[in-house]
Amino acid sequence: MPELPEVETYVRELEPLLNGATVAAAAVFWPRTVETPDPDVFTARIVGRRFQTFGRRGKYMLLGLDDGLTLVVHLRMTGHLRVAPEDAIPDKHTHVVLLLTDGRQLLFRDSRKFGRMWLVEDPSVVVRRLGPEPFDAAFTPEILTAKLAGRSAPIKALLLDQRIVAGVGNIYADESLFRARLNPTRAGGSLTSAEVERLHAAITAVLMDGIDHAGSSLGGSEIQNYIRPGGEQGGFQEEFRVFQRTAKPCPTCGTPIVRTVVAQRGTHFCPQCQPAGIPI
DNA sequence: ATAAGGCCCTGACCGC
DNA sequence: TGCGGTCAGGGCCTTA
Repeated sequence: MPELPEVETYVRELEPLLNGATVAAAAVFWPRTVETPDPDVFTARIVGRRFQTFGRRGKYMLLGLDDGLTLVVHLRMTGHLRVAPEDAIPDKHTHVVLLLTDGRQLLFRDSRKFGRMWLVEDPSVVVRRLGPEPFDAAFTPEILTAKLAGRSAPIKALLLDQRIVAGVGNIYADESLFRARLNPTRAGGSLTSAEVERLHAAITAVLMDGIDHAGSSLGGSEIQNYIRPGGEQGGFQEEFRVFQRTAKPCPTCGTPIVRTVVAQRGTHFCPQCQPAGIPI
């Protein structure tokens, strides 16, 4: 599940691999993967372009090309970008191939086909709905308080809403709420200012930890897992305190971690450290 | 305006 | 071993 730390790792590791590389040929095997423009226009426009800048906004990768166009990539659930050698044979999960002039290939693989690409002049059009970047000075406890004010939806659901803060997904939402000692079902607007401050600090700390460990790989098969551009896994799954630790002891108090469903999403928390309702 | 539910997809997993 | 059914879930869209 690529979230902000995984996407940040992708961007950092793609830069040394792709900076200056030129696209020699392009092929789109699953048309829906390319949101815009039409696949034939996409391939025509990207051939001959050189990768020049490497950025990120929320969970979107922003790969800038030498003519000012930006290749925007969202991996969604199971998407991967892989820099593969010349002789690599694309499998059935490979939906876009960019052949580079040095013979290497940039492969977009995605077993569930949820991932998307855009080739656009102005990437802000793609990411215009996103809330503040978690590490930006504009993301303050006060801003978070304002965005949660009056909201009755569970705080877990609001953390997954990219308009509140960009880049948090299911893993880092659960880990943030645990570190902030907040029950996932608490109404967003019910958080006290002290609780919002804890949550704000927890979000930034968890995301930084995730980046420091090169993201989270969840195990399971290679095609469903988060795999870095060179093929390595991340390491943050070793640091999970609640996510996918159902019935295992809470690292703080030893109480078995509980899994529930909040906002149609699997949700993990410690019932002792993250009690329902507003603690006295 | 917000909240909730459906949709896209298919590998993994479960029960028989 | 094989088969059908269910689950997972980010972002967007529709509905209330």
